[in-house]
Amino acid sequence: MEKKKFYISTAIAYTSAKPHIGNTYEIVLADAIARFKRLEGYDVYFQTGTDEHGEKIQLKAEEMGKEPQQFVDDIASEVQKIWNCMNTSYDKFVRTTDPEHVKKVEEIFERLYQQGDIYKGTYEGLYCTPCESFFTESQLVDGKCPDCGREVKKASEEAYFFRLDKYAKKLEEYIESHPDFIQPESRKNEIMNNFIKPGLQDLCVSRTSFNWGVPVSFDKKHVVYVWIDALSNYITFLGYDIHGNHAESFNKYWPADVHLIGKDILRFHTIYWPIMLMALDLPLPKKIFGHPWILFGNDKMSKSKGNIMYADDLVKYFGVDAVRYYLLHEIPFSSDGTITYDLLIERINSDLANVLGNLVNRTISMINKYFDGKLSIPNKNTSLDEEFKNTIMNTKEEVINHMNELRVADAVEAIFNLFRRCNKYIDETTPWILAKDESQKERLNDVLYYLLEGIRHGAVLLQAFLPDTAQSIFEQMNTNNISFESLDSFDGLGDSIQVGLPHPLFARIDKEKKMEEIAK
RNA sequence: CGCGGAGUGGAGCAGCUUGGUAGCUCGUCGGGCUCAUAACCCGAAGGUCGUUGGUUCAAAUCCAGCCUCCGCAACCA
Repeated sequence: MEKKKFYISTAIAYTSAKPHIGNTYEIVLADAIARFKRLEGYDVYFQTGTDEHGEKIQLKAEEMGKEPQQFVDDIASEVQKIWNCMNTSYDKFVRTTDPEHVKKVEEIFERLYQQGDIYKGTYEGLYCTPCESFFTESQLVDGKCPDCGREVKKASEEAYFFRLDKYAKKLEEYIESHPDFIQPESRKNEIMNNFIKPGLQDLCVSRTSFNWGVPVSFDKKHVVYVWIDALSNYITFLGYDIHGNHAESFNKYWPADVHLIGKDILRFHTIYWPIMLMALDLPLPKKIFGHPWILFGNDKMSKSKGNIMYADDLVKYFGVDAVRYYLLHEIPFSSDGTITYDLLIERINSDLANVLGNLVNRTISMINKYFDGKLSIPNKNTSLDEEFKNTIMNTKEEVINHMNELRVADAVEAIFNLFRRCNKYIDETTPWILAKDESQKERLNDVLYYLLEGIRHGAVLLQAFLPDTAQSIFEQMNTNNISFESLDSFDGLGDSIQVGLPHPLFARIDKEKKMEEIAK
């Protein structure tokens, strides 16, 4: 049977600076979803990358005395380094300066122009002459240029525009008839009420004030402004062809199942992108999920506040799975989350070291101590075992349900509740007492077997979220029965088990010492 | 009157759609246990669910007003 496909993308990161932990959140979230879908048996395509054109990049490169291409090469490799250090399993890393992409963007632009969706007009806005930039009313600070603080004046510039009103009605109907299209729902209301219902203004899609971008092929003093360039990455790199000779991968994976994006760019993905696709006569993505942001304490992370956390630093101090755990478990579904060192260390100690790490450690230790690491399949069970088993077996369903709604934090919580249940089972069955009574040997074997199997179930599910940790658990258990299907039964360890030696999954962290280390 | 979201024990959140003993994790306190990473298990304290009024036999949950915080308000990604 052919596998069902699943295409998930992150937004492409803008290469003006190294991404911080907030930016990194998105790729980790997408990674957990992608890994989970693979575990479920989907044929997953997971795309991420960088958005490398635009005025800001041109200026930054000039400032540093670099060629723009050199500048974006450097940042793009830094982005990849960070994505990799988070152990993310993307299938393709795309860059908008890729010549193939550039060519396709040119073609798309031409096509839209030819069919009358794009027309030449005049962009009018508030212009700051020294900064050579346009600003909107809302961007101004005290009515003045936000960069230099000088007066702005009305000015106009020749530009190409995308006709949106032609598709507005269709878009509105689409959103109304597909309640899951925009998630979370509050965002949908925001988009509908603020933009679509009041009527869409045509979108400016070219610029003449800078040249670091995709040129408009029939009017060389213009470059394609960000939207058409950046958004189309979702199809160009899949092998979209303007003449309809799409690559196989395009036919297979498009439309995307989930575009995972920050809530700040929701507008572009729920209005401009669908309309572009309509104009190209392509199906729309199934879901746009605008995830929340991570705040440092109560503040937005920003350079000027000096409160930026970077993923690679955090990984260095705490380990990759600890950071993944925090991002995946602590950030709410639809409201902004918080990160501080205090909170991070608390979670590591209480959830990862105490609940999970210690559980695995004590279990493996007992099996070694009482049976030299060997167990065999139980042939009796008590009502307590039955109840324990049911709780464990239900977890899979619970996790699937949460993941289908992209409730990643709830899915992780369900897995940890399973581990908590395992700890409780140990107290209920008191193996150390059974061990003192030779006649209870069989019961002791059974208890430890069920316990180990409970942990295995948790670890199988955990693979999507903390892949290294799950792997390490499997190694200590010495099993390679780690498939999703293996969760359908409760004797997945086989008849003769020989576990390995215990070693701690997560060390408890001494907060003071760790903070000193970080302060250095 | 621009649009929308939020306000729940010390902290972070769930519950509100489909009214009916206020739940989870962390923290605190007490107890148990000793297989284990001073970890684990049990129990307790702690909340008039922002505020005022309304509907109802009954409201955190529905309705209205008010207060506070936050997001969006169109071309900065």
